[in-house]
Amino acid sequence: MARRNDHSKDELRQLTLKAVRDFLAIYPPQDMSLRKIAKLIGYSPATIINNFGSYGDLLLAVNAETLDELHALSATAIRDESHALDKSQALGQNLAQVALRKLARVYLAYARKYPYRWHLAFEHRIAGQTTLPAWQKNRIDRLFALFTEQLSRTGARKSLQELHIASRVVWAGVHGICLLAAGGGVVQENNATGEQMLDMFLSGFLQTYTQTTQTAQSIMAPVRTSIQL
Amino acid sequence: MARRNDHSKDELRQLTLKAVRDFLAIYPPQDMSLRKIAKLIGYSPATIINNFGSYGDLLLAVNAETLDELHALSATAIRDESHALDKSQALGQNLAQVALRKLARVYLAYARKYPYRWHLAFEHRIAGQTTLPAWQKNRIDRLFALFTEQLSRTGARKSLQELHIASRVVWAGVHGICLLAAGGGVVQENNATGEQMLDMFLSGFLQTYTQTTQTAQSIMAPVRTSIQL
DNA sequence: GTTTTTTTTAAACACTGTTTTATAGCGTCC
DNA sequence: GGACGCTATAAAACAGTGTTTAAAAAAAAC
Repeated sequence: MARRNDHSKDELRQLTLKAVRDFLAIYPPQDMSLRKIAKLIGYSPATIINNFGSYGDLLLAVNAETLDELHALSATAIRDESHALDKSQALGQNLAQVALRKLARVYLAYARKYPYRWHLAFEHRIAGQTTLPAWQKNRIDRLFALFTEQLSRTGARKSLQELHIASRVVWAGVHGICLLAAGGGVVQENNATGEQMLDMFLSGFLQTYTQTTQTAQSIMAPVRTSIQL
Repeated sequence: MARRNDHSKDELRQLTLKAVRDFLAIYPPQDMSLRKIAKLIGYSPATIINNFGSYGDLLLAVNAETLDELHALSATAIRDESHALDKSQALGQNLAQVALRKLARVYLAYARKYPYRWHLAFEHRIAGQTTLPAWQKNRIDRLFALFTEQLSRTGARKSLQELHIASRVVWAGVHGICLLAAGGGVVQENNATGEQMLDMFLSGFLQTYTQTTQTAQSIMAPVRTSIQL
């Protein structure tokens, strides 16, 4: 009931985050609770709340770590393809496609290795918090940017708007496939591996994307009115 | 504290399910609780548990309704394309592609109109229940089957395995795009509409899918070893 | 050495889903 | 019609949750 000075404020933050990470390495998020984490680190629940603001904010901090880690792994994985000087245009285009495939593989590998933390980062909604803070949105945008960057290097002549849309489409496809492949959720696929699905998706999409020009694309896929249910 | 005979067992089930539906039309799942629903229908929490087994089972029943509704809307939307006699092969292929686009639109429209129920159906995991019951898995499979059926009618010469994978890829892409477009979750897209993303995704994927033969596809996208993080 | 500030927690609070226990009403049998 | 059993219902108890409040102890400041 008094100050202990066992750990500094920052040490305690790291201690708490590590406890959450360790917990989510074994048990799903729904089994986790503020009180269990508190017991794990040997502090009271109120101490954690004092340091993070709320239980929801703690989860948000964990998600920030997750997104940072995923981004770092992605950036490292495509460093070679990204930093290579494009000696020829054809080579650069190939490197970009290789990079996109690597990005997808890192995504899948991460979702498989840390399924609970991965799920939490992309599913969790802070109770009562309608919009997530800017620093979290920036982390998501940074992930999208990796896709945008490589798509712009494929050599496909597209408008900025089409490039933007394409990066979202690729991310959404990769994410949806990881949901199926990493399992744990409601939908789960057993007869097709994540690698097979990613390959078919990227091969199919990129082939058309790099072949069709801006105009042809627009003709091919005119914007239709939305469906009324 | 005694029997009231206001409603039959089945009437009470329907009453409860409607209360949940109405609640989720306004408030997100995390704001819902067994006790609130009980108060809404004028019964005690224990009565609901007696009828459904647990709160988790009630959510599962709601999700079953959601999946049924989504399936029915999908099947209706593509009835014309599905039941039309393929007078020419080219026409049949076109109809299949139109059907796939309609399927995607229905998905998007549903996710937009009933975001909370849609989220719950695809995100919810019953606490302590590692695998969901067979009758729920069947409903998911039935949704996949709609995609498989139309893909098989595109005229593309593919093995059964490739057809299976392709249906998962298309579903995953549509689902991921709906996650982005319907918003509410962690990731959210504002600068691109769901229709634009769906069009680009389906146009891109289907063009390659219907052009490349089985063998060419296999050469194009060899199975690679998975990435170790 | 006294005062102030900071850190920590115990206890209280308002919730949650679930189990137990009691009871009021219904149908059935005599 | 009255006694019985069965069934539906709910109140209360229980163990858990995140959060707030209030108090106390240790460190820091003077």
